[in-house]
Amino acid sequence: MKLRSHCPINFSLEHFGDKWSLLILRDLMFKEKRHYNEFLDSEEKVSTSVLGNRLKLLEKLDIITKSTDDVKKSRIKYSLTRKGLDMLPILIEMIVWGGMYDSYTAASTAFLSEAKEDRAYVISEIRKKLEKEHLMK
Amino acid sequence: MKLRSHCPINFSLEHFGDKWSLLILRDLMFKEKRHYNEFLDSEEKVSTSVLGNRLKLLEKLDIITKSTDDVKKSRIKYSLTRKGLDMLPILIEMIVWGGMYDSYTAASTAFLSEAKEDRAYVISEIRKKLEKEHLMK
DNA sequence: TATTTTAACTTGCAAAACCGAAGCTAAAAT
DNA sequence: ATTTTAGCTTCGGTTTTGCAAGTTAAAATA
Repeated sequence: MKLRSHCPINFSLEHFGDKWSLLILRDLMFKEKRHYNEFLDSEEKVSTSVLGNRLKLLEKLDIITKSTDDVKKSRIKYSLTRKGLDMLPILIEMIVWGGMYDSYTAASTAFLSEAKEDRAYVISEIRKKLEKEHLMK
Repeated sequence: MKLRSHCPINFSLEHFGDKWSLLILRDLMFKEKRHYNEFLDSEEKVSTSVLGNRLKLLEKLDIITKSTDDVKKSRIKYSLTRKGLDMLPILIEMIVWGGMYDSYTAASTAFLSEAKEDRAYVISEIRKKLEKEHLMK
């Protein structure tokens, strides 16, 4: 992977600076989705070809990993890596901004005000949960 | 503008979910750039057609505004709106993430550790400065 | 005064990305 | 033995992107 520059913002953008990648991350972080078909039927209707492509990319960038499902061994489970999990604050800020400027936002006002007033706590709680579900065993 | 969904993350992505828009915002926030030609010679080499297009888009979305330059009245000066300024925390988190995972990052370790340890202060200081330069008069 | 340069775009076209439908493979359920 | 589920890949058409070149109008220079 060749970078256009080593500006940290550009570095981030070259990792997930497209619409679909971040929506997959959102599904992993906030919607408990872990499987291909679950990502497929998101509200935003990603096409299966784009989804396959992005999953592969995110895996290559070490933001997510694949493993076999705990119950059905023929099923593939996607997990966040630590690198992926560390993106949580970015997503939280995007929720806050989007929630603030979209008058029809789907975000609950309860979540939005807690994220604003007690940001560190909200992040650490979500993070704790995600670490348990994605990084353990 | 028709949204794919009212998920706050998707809302944010549909506003600036492409590489170039965020690089323009970065230039406005952290590189003191205010004019077309300054954006043009960024390290990442945006093409003039893309730049023109993005500036127009960001203006339509009320993230930036155009005005005549203070000294030369034939020159156009770009400013952040409050809505654009409110994106600062997102950019900061992207700097932190990019700075953490790029071993050749251009971000100074001083800035990175201050942003991590004293985030609220760093943001409010930058914000204060940007408000003065972009929102006043 | 004539010519060049600066500034901010616009246009045209090729390349890349996207999207929907169809196909493919292996395991699981019926 | 057949159908369904899961996770993809491939195909072709449409849309979006991005580089190069051209445009316009004001300002600086000769």
